[in-house]
This record gives sequence, structure tokens and C-alpha cells, in this order.
Amino acid sequence: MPDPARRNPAVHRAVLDAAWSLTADGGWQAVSVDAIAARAGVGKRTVYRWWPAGKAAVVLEAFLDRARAHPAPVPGDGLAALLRAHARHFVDLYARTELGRVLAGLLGAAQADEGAAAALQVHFFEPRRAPVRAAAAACAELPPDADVDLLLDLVFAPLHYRLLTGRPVDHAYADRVVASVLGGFPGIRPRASAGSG
Amino acid sequence: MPDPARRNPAVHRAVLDAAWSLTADGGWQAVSVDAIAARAGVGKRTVYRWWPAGKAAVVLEAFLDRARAHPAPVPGDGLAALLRAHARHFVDLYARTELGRVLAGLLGAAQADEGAAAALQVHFFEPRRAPVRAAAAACAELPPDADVDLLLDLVFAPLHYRLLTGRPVDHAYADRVVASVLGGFPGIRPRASAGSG
Amino acid sequence: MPDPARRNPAVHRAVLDAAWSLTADGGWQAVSVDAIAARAGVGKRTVYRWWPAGKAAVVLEAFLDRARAHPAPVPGDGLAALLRAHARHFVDLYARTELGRVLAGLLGAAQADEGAAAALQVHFFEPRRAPVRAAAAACAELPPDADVDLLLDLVFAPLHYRLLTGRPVDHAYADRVVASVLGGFPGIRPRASAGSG
Amino acid sequence: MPDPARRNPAVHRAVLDAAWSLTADGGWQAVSVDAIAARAGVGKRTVYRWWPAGKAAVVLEAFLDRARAHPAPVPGDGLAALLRAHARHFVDLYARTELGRVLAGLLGAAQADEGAAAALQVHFFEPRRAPVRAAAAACAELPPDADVDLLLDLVFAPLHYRLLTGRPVDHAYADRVVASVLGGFPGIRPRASAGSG
DNA sequence: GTGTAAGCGAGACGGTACGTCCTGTCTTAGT
DNA sequence: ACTAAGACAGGACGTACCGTCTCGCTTACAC
Repeated sequence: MPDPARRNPAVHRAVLDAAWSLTADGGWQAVSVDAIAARAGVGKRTVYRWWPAGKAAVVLEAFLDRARAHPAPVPGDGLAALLRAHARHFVDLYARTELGRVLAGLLGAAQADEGAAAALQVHFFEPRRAPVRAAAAACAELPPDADVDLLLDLVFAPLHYRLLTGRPVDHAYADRVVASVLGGFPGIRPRASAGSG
Repeated sequence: MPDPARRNPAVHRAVLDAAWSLTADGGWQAVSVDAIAARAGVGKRTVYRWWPAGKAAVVLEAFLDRARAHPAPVPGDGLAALLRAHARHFVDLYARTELGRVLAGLLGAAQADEGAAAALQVHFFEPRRAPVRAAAAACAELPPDADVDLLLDLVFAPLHYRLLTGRPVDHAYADRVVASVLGGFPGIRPRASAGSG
Repeated sequence: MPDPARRNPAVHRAVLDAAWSLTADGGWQAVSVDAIAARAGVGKRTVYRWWPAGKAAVVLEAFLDRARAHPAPVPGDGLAALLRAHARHFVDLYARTELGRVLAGLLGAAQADEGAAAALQVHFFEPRRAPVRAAAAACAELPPDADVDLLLDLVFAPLHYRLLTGRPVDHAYADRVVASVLGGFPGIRPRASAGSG
Repeated sequence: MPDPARRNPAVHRAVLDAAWSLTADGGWQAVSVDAIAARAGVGKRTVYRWWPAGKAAVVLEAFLDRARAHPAPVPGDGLAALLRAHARHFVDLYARTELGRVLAGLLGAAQADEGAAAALQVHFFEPRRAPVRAAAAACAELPPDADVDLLLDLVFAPLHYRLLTGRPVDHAYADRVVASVLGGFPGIRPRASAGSG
């Protein structure tokens, strides 16, 4: 375990930039530790020193680095506005930029790599969910015993799901998801029950 | 393109079985065309003859083959019962058997492999969604202009989402998802609007 | 252990030629399995398949291959002529061509590599010594109990020694070595012994 | 070029000892500058400061250091006694201790490293030959125009040759070499010449 | 029947990437 | 200044898979 204080920041930057530009150029499968090192003008050893888990770890950090540039929205009042704002933010980030394909690639790699899965959970999913969860829990519209995690799943899962299955996602879709989750699927008519006579 | 009539069914079986047993033994990353061929006692050439797209195609077919053994449920009356039955069926299949990790692996691979993504869409997702979509559309509770695809996303996305992020899924979760989607997230109180004074 | 019958002779040739040309261009330290494979237009795996011991084995075979082009001399009559012919042949081969530096490199590598040492012994030294030993033993000038191996050492060791210590070797030197070994170092005068009075 | 006066003698010793113990433990190929520095508790930089030529230079010095502990013999009278004493001394040093394998390793490395070759020549071969050459030249048995260098080659080359080719060397062998060189290979009978009828 | 065109087992092949190791230079702190 | 520690670029190592290919052997359909 090397001493982070001795890390050369220029090298750190160069590696992340190289990883990012490779990803942007040719997608997830164009990235390799060899290619990253070559493009960064860095020895492979150096990459493995700081990212022992290999390419997934590097790309994850480059991805988080880029995602940081898009701060979470400051929603208006109320639960609906909160969820809508975050859902639209997701769309802006991951359906409109290369970040979406990278996130998909990372989630894909995580399916075959326990370490990548854990890192993704710790450094991406949890940090994104936590503030939304807290803000939602603070909304007066939610009862105190509400399962906020379920609520977040209901809103964000469809967005991820469409991203991973290659189907389009836009603001309108995000809005309809939020509306359905909060108010129930629109237009449902109570079933003419057997005992209604 | 080889002549399917001349295909040796024993070879076909052996390859699928080998692929499946490798997956079961060591997970997605333990599978390789080399390993499949070796375990099946088959030439690599033969694998590529019938599955030109490589390991993802073989594992997909083996997966579908296994999944076929679990027929879809025959739900009772009504939209809620329909969705609940299918959601629970998903849980039974993919959270309680090795099929879940394999589906995750396939979805993962699909993120870096256009062909795998298409095959998964055509041979797995669509065939599973179609009957549910039809049955749902036939329910009197749904208005004729309802976006049934959105409804299916709302129900199935959370299940896939938790599968892919390695979190547990069970019948209770499935039930709550269905209930929330149909009736709205439980316990929501209308917001004391700004103009209520 | 791969089946030699399935070996592609063109590949075999290409690898040996590549190894040889690399050696000729830049000396022993310019050779690497990577470089051989690249110059031969061959996968590294292929090199390791047929020469599992790596670069030393390849260069040894390339070396033997080249050396084969220079058949041993057919000496005239007598032990002196025999040894002189072979000593001069050594000079012609190893002091006048690139073969000398390569032999030195191989012997050098053998000092740190048991396998290389054994291969060199079996495929180079022994096959060269055997015919000379036999021919020498057949000479009437040698008594039947003569230590022919010692004789060969006395003649060939100085040639190798000078090669390995980077000093020049020529026909004159070879001739003087042979003459000294057969007739005694020239010009020695018996010592005026202490007890000769 | 650093100032030798500022050299820390403890460091010097530690490096030589580390190099030697590594060599003893695992042979030539177990030695690396990294390993030397680590075992000596010294920075790599320090090693390269005082031995810019790297591992060969360090091991050479450690080797010379050890060899110094075995002073050359004080032979009795006469050329034969002189050469025999030095030949036996060689055997004692290099065939009976780890020094032999190290010398072989150094000679091996010298084949691929001009600097090592020169250092070996200057610091090992020449200093060893010079006194023997002088003592031999002073022997009354040798004519004034004798090629003493050839004589030394004839005696020492076979010893080195067997060392480098991994064959055994002992006092008896050394003695026979010396006897053959001085008196001619034993038992040679003049050839029955063609014109002897 | 017999040829002739597949399927097939086996595995060599050119390649790309992996993760480790060593070299020799350079940087940072500590003395 | 010399040192310990170790980051760094570079590049070789030997391995694993990939997807293509070339062999013989055996099927089985066509003539």
C-alpha cells in the first residue's frame, strides 16, 4: 500500500484523463491498462500501484471525476419537485452525455468483478442516494415510517433499467415515472369486484 | 452459414451443458470459449460454427434453456394479481437460483457488446414482456390509452435494479413494488400548499 | 507438449530468422521474446509453445542452424593435422563471424540458467567434441589409455577462453596452442636441479 | 561523480554483504539492485551512486572482497611448481567454494555487458595474471622470448572452461594440465611417417 | 456403392491484454 | 551533501483468451 502523500498529482491527472479520453473515443472495450498507460505516458506499474484493481477502478475514478462537474440540482419545494429534479438530473447526465455509456460499462463490469461492484456501490450509488434519501425523508408529505429506499428504487430503477437495456430516456419519461410513483399509475379504474352487486 | 439440419444434437447439448456447468462453478468470468470447448469435449471451431458471437451467445442459450424449465405463472384475476404473480415469478427465478447471477452477467456483457445486447433483447426481454404486456392491456382496470410499457418498467425495473446492484430481492419487496405502482407510494399526504392560509 | 507433426514449418523458420537477425543487429541483449515474435510476425504464445525455455532456446537453435552451414573440416593425416584443422575451424567460425558473439552470449546466459546450460551441452558441445574425440582416439600417435577428453580441453579451452574474455583469436594462436599441447611448451629448458651436483 | 571521501563505510559494507548473501542464497539470478538495496537497508540511489554500472559491479566488488581472503600461494622453486601451485589455488577457490558460481555468473554477465567485461578484465583477470606472469618470466627454464601469456592461457583456460561448462575440476586435473603443457601431452608417439620405408 | 461435402475433435496460429518484475533516474524528507 | 525510501517510465516476462485457420477423421447425402 503506497503512501498517498508521495503520489505525483500530474501522473494522477494524466492517468484519469487518458482513461477518460480512451473511453470517449472507443467505449468501454477500447480501454485497457496498457492503453491507459501508453496514452498517459506512464508505466503500467504506476497504474497498478494506485489502482490495484485495474481498469475498472481507473475508469470509475475518471467517471466520478467527470460526474462531479455536474452538481446535483437544487429543487423547489415538495417531494414531487425533489424527485422530479433528481430524475431529470439523471437524464441530463447519463442520457445526454457519454457518462451514460460509461456508467453502463461500469455496471456491466461490476457483474463480473466483486471489487468493482463494491467500489461502485460505495463511491457512486451510495453517495448519490444519501442526499436524496435525506431530503425525501425530511418532506412533510412522507409518513415517518415510509420506506424511503423503496421510494428511491421506484424512481431511479426505471431510469437505470432503460439505460442498461439501451432504450431512450428523457425528461418526459422521468416526469411520468415520478408522477406514477407518487400518485399511482394514472387512470387505473377500480376493478368491478366479484362482490359488487 | 452452416446447415442446421446437419447439426449434431449431442454436440449442441454438450456445449450448453458445459457452458452452464462452468457458469455454475465459477460464475461468469470462469466461462470462456476455450473452457466450454474443453469441458464439452468439442473443438472450438464447432462452438464458433453454431454460436459465431462467442461465449455470450452460448451462455445466453444455456440460460434460456434453463429458464424454460420454469414456466410463467397463471395468475388470478385482475391487474394487481397479474403483476404480483409475474413479479414473484421473477424473484423465484432470479433471486433464488443461479439464474440470477447469470442474467446479471449477461446484462453486464451486453454493456460492452452490441450483439449480446441485441440478442438479450430479442430472445429474453421481449419474449418475457410481450405476454405480460398483452395480459395487462386486456385488464379492464387499465384505460385504453395507458402506457403499458411504462407500467412494466415501473414494476420490473426495481427488481432488475436490485439484482444488478447486488441487493436482496424477495416476495415482500415485489409485492410492495406492485402495490406502490398501482396505488401510489403508500402514506403520501397532500402537501400543505403555499396558498392554503 | 505440443505435437511436432502439427508444427508449421514456415513459422519455425520465421522465428529462427527473426532471432538471428535481432542477434546480428543488436547483440544478445537486443533479443527478447517480444522482439522475436514481433519481427517474425508471430504470437508470443507460439514462441513459448515450441521453445518453452524462452529466448535462450530460440537463439541456441538459430545459432546451431547457422553453424550447420559450416561443416567441420576434413583434416589431413595425423593427430597434429587433425587438431590444427579443428582449432582453425573454430577460429574461422567463432572469431571471424557473428557466431562468436552469439556463442559467448549463450554461454553467458547458461551461467544463470540451468536449462540453457544443459541444452548447450547436449546440442552444441557434445556433438562438436564427439567426432573430434573419436578421430583423435583413432590416431596411432595416441597411446590407448590416453585421456582424450583432457587433450580436447587443452586445445579448445584456450580458444573459448580468449573468446569469452574478449581477446583476439587467430590461426597463428590456434597453431601455437596445438603445437604446445602436443610437443610441450616450446623452449623449456630443464631446470638446473638443486641435487644435480 | 560523488566524492569518495564522503562515502559512508558502513553503507559500503552493508551493500557488499547484502550482494554476497543474496548470491549465496539464490545464485546470480537472485541478485537485483532492488534486492541488494532492500537487504542492505539502503536506498537504490545509493547503490547507483557508488556502483553506477549496477548489479554486476556490486557483485564483482563483493566477489573480489571475498576472494581477497584467500591469498595467492607461495610456491616452491621452478616453473612447474609455480604453475601447479596457482592451478591448485584456482581449484581451491573456485571449484570448492561458492566463489566459482559467482565467477561464472560474472563472466556470463560480461558477455552481454561491455562495462562488466572491462571491469572483470581490469579488476580480476589482469591482477591475477600479472604476478604469475612475472614469476614465470623470472624462471630460468623459460627462454627470454617465450610467450608467457600463451603459457598462462594454456594452464588457466582449461580450468575456466570446465568451470563454465559445469564440469568438475580438481587438483588431479590441474596437475595433469600443468604437466601436459610443460612436457607435452603424455605418451605421444612420433607418427610413422609416409617415407619411413 | 461411392464420392464428396459437410460436421467434428484437436489444436496451432496472430493478436491483445493481463499483472509482475527489474532497471536506472528522479524526488522528497531526514540527518 | 549523503542517505532511506520509494515513485516513476520503460520494457520484458510468461499466461489467458480471442477468433481464425488447418489438419484428419467420420458421417451422410447425392450420384
